[in-house]
Amino acid sequence: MRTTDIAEVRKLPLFRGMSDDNFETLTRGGYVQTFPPQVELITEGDPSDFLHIVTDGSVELFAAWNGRETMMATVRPLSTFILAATIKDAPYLMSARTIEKSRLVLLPSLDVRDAFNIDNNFARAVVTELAQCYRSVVKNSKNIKLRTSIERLANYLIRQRTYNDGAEEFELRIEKRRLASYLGMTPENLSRAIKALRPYGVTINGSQVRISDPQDLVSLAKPSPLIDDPSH
Amino acid sequence: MRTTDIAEVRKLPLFRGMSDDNFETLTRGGYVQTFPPQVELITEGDPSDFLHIVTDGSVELFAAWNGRETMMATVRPLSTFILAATIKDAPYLMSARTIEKSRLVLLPSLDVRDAFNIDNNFARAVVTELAQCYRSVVKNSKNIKLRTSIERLANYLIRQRTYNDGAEEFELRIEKRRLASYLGMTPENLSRAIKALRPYGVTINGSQVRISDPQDLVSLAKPSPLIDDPSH
DNA sequence: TCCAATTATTGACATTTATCAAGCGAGCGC
DNA sequence: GCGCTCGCTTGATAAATGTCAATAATTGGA
Repeated sequence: MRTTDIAEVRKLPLFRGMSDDNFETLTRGGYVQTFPPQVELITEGDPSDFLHIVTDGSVELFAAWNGRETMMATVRPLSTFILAATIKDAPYLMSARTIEKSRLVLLPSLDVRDAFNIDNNFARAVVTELAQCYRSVVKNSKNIKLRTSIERLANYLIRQRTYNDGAEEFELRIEKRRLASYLGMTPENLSRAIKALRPYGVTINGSQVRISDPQDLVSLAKPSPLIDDPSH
Repeated sequence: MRTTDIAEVRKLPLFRGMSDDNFETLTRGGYVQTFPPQVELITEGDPSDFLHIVTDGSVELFAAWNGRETMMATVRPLSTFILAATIKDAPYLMSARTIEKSRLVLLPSLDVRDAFNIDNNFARAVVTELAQCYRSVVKNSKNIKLRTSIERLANYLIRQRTYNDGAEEFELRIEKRRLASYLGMTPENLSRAIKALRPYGVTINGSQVRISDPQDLVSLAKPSPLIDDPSH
């Protein structure tokens, strides 16, 4: 690992509180790699060999069963994924593949578990991170069980709008077929859902989203911090 | 708190590794209470004042949005719930209510966070518990996104059968309307799903479940450890 | 620049799931 | 025991969502 990579990883809340020594030991065994798009990085069911950190590009987490596949989350820099499997030394529950050309830091799970056992600050940071992950999956579950597909789309768009500082127009930073899978619907259905939101001031042209009347959309979407607020 | 209650709580993996002193301090501020059925213990959105531990009876976690409600999980003795909210000092994402008459130990969240900051073994135990919770919600999410309602029911029954040591006949330990909500369907649909499983050797009479040909049911359900195995 | 491949959209239709309404039946208090 | 409530079931119907097929739009090389 180069010093610039190490410095970047060090910035993460997960590693910020670690002692220099322990961080040194942890990153010594790690390495950095750049992957082309559409590379399957990990496969669900496999033993968790590495903790992954995305430093560039983007990665999707997905799961499959009986020939079906669904997207569970997108991971963008600077974040880790599959921390729970690493810590528990349990098999991955999700697969991961690069969406675009991506750079990843890989830290051997063994070293991560060692660091976890030695460094109390790190152990506490792991708790914070896991609690965050847990709550985000719970919110996702609520989203899917309590809302129709149109409501999920409406709320997704409002969240993206917030993410873009409330701009009237912004980029959809995800392919539509992926968005459909993430929202738990088919691409065909997403197309129709987008049309159904037109009366609420939503226009999507390619990847350009335009929300002309946010109030109107909000009245349909009824966003709730307990589902839609990522930090809450 | 009585000594018998304290001893029981101490058995939990979460508290087993704590020092006696820290455990003493933590439980000093706690108390035990018995609640009648159908009492709402916590409400989503409220600040997390207590870590809850079920020592008797059963509690359901549920979430509501826009007049709809869905059951997220059942908590049975001996388990804690809303650990993530307590540790993060964040509002509850789910509500909880007693299903039957239940006894609960309540530990002030403040004291739990103190213990977490002081006791390294406890902090590590919290990680294990949270990682477990996280993985179980991920499995749940996969279950809902990848399977139809009939497949979810079939797998639920197979899991219950395993839980009952593979007995041909066993008790459904949950009301059907709750099961329906847990599985993400309406009670009407659950009734029909049960009927649809008859050709696969499933008979449900009241709360008595009978699976005459497990192999047949398995071939439909296609259970996977990455979704259905609670310990995996 | 154009071609090939992928993705997105649309329409017709099938399936799944929900809703509404009615009736059944076990459990409970009087 | 009687009647009441509540949960469960069933049927009819509606709404939501998925599938299939065809076409349009987009993208990324050659």
